[in-house]
Amino acid sequence: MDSSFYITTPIYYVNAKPHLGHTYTTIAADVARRFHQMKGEKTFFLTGTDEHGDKIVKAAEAENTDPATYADRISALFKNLWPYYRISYDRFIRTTDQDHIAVVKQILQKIYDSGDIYFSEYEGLYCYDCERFFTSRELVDGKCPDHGKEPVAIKEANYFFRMSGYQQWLIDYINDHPDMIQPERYKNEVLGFLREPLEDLCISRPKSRLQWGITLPFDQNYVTYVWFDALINYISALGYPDGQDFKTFWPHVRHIVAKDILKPHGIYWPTMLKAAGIDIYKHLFVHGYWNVEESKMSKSLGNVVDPIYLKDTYGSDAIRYFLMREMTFGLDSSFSEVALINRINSDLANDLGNLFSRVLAMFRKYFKAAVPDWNPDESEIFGVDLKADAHEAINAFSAGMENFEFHKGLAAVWEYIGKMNKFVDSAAPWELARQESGRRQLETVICNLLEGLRVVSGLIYPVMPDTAITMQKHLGQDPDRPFYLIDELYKWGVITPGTKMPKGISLFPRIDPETIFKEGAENGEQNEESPLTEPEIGMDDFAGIDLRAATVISAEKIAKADKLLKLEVDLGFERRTLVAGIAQFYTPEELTGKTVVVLANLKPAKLMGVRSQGMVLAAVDEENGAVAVLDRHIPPGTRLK
RNA sequence: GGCGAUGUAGCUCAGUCGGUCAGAGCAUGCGGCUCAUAUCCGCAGCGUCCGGGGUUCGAAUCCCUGCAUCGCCA
Repeated sequence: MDSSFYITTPIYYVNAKPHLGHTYTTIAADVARRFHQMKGEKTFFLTGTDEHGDKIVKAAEAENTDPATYADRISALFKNLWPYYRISYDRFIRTTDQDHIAVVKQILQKIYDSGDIYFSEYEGLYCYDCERFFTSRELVDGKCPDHGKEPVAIKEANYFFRMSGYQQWLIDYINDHPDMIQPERYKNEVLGFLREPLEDLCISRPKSRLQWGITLPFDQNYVTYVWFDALINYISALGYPDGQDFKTFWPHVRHIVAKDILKPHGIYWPTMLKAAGIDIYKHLFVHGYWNVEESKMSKSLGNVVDPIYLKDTYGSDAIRYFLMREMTFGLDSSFSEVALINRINSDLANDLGNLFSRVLAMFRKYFKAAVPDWNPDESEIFGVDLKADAHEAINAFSAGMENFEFHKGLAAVWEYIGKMNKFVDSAAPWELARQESGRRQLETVICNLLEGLRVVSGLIYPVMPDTAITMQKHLGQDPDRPFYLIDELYKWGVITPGTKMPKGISLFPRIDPETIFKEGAENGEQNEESPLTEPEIGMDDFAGIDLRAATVISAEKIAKADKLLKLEVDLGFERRTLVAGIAQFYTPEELTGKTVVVLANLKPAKLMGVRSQGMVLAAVDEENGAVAVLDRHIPPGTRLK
């Protein structure tokens, strides 16, 4: 019996902001993890960012910063996004983490010592502008396609991992473990790759070309390159080789990846593990792409694949549901806002939301909101047995979730929801309520429905944790209990007689597409880019912003304005009067004498009758405020760059 | 160019071993209920299962071929 479950997402490369694809992968991992928690297993969920390589160096240069600062910024975009979607990982690993770096060096040394890493010189066509080698096929008229220059034949020596030596071993291993790579189509694709001779993998870059990486332990003049560094995160995160987490979780690992990185995970990674003498991972689950339909609407809206926009517009649970329900794991799916709205309205609002609403409304109406004394053994009435149907749903749900067939798992839950809606119709509680003789039947019908809703709330938990908890609260259950174990869901009659329930609510209001698209069109301009940061600008844009050091000579409150201070500042070449909205956070005395940062070329404006010639920079939100102060003496008027 | 995947109702897709498989959901039309978020329930359609050929008593399901779309590799 597996009592542990280890799930990983790829570590995302920090050359781009998070988009729908990253969000899908990470939600799928979170859903799987929550499901396994419901089975009572110990779980570990790993995600993170991949931060080395020349692309990052270039991206940092473009921003006029260093790779570490750049990587920090983009990595934070990922890390800060996941809480919006209720994704709760155990570790967010970065390839720049010290413990990761140590493990990478350890593995490199181990494989080097065993003789599977060798040094070799080769000659290739190199473009100095691109800083990379080209194969002759890639060239256009013998020239680099990007720069139009003829590349130069140079010799370079690098370290190679003897992957070719593991080709037959890997073929045999995959054939012996047919469920290692799933769905099967991707196993076949890997075996397809392996029909061609496997080449050795170049795993280094000379420091003359790239410094932003992990130095090879056996040669200080080289850093390791791409996959060798990245893949090892799956074990370094667990404290390989001696960490308890490694012992507990590695034997039960499941990797989730999108199909674009099948080759590294299906070929490089198992051969690396084999060469390092580590057990091969248990499962690799490969999913497809979301093809985004760029309708007129979505174009005017900006980027519909922006996870923040989607969450703000539709809510985390609705997006999680849509992504899990709509995609057959392994195949490509198309994403459109129209399809999303259709799913939300039909499945969530009409089927689930309305069922919840109608059952709770009847419950309050007929029983004054206290559960009557009923017999849970009477789960069958009018030819319908909601308990037996629930068991069927739980079984089908579990089977689907276990195999990463999330859409099937959810379909089973919705089949059950459909049965309950039908049951309400056929049992017609409103008829039973009209006659005193129908009282007992009415109790049985409603209480069985309440139990059914409780089961549904438990089953949707992995996909829609917020809604699950809301439902449970409204069913009078302990709001602090994180989730139901699968075993508990099989029980019937958990809601005890006398339980009070608060007023029902609309779990998912219907969405009128007209409203969304109209608002979207109006706000289109503002929504073009992710709210996480403003759109990128170049140095030219920044050059137009004249920031200066300025010494505060005096400050005073502006009468009748709670938030405003009037400041006299010395800009070196002149004195100015400024108005700053920081009166809740600073007294005039506190500011006097400080050297602050002023936007000097801001168009003057009148605030509360005072003409403000510039703006003091401060970080301000609803509750906190802090003025940007220069941390050592600098003459007023000095420009900030 | 090589390898592979896909092509089933208006839309999105299920269809394990070839034999009630021609299906589901959504959308559409009609009818019913009134507890409910104009929701729910019932009924009704609609399809040369990409084209062509073959194997078979019988193929959406196997084989060949053509077309289209999409990947991967080169």
